Amino acid sequence: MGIKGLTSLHLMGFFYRTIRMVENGIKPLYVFDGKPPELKAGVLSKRLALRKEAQEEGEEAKETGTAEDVDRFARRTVKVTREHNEECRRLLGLMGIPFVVVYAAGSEDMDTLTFHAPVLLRHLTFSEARKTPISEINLDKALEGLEMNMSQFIELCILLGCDYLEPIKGVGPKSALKLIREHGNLGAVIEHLREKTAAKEDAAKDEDGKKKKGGIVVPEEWPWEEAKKFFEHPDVTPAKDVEVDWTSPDVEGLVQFLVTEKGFNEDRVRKGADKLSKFLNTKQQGRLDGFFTAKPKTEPKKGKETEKGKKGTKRKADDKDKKDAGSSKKSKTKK
DNA sequence: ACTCTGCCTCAAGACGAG
DNA sequence: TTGAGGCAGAGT
DNA sequence: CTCGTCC
Repeated sequence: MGIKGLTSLHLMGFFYRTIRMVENGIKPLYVFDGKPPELKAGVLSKRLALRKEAQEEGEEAKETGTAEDVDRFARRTVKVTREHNEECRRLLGLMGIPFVVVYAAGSEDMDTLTFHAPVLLRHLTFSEARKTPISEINLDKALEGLEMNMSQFIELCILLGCDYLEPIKGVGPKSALKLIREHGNLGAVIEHLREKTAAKEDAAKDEDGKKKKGGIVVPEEWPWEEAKKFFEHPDVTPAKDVEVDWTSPDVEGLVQFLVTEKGFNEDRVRKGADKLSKFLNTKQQGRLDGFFTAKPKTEPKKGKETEKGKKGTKRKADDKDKKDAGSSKKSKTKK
């Protein structure tokens, strides 16, 4: 009716999702991408995977970060306007949830490990729904499994292709690992590759066009050392300069905003606020259990592993050959 | 033996009643 | 729509 | 689990 249509989907998303996380012992820290407004919002959902932070049980309990941008594509083309962002921030403020605005929150996957995140949780986004168990990648174990030190690991990741440098074509997981192992460090690897390339060029000159694109070519401009420094000395704003405290929610403020202004159901809002204050004040003993579906519906092949300290999943170097006759049921139906 | 590219599939909200 | 993972087939 | 509401 008079209610302003279905606005505030974004607020609902933030509100309920945040409560849900808090209930499960996760203290979210929202990271807003301080990018031009145009950047499609949908992309941001990907950032969900960004929440790789260290969510140990009670241990490091304090540090938990979550990058997230809610919006969903509800009713198609839901643009995240500046207003939406501002409202979200306002909401978070009232909820007592900290947030920061950054420029380029980099990566996902491996990169986070190179930034020394002790633990990386992958597939958080869709693991619940699908069979994929949430994988927990432990940095120490990964290093152990790869038998390399942090420096080498970082270099390996750079070789594999990070977000800051062009990947070197022709070098995949296998070669990268092999190269690093053989040469010990990226510098030597690059040198090696360049020599090879140079040799080829000479050959090409003499022979006048043989196999011009022989092998792996390292771009002329490939400042991997800088990239490495960046990984080792991440960025600009030291964690200490960022204030991240989870305070009690401003209940009346929330009511005013969500109920009065946005037409939310007051009971729900208050109920949610209760949960927030309750869990934020309590020593959160919660853990990820319960936040995720811990039971595989049809019991696939492996046990689940929502637990921690399980396996140190190695990165790419572990390929399994899976034959499994082609289940080619591809239908070429296009729309 | 590896790597790359293209194609297909999946999911993107939460909660509660029945 | 978008992005990500999985797979198959081609290319080096 | 499916479905309808929330706003």
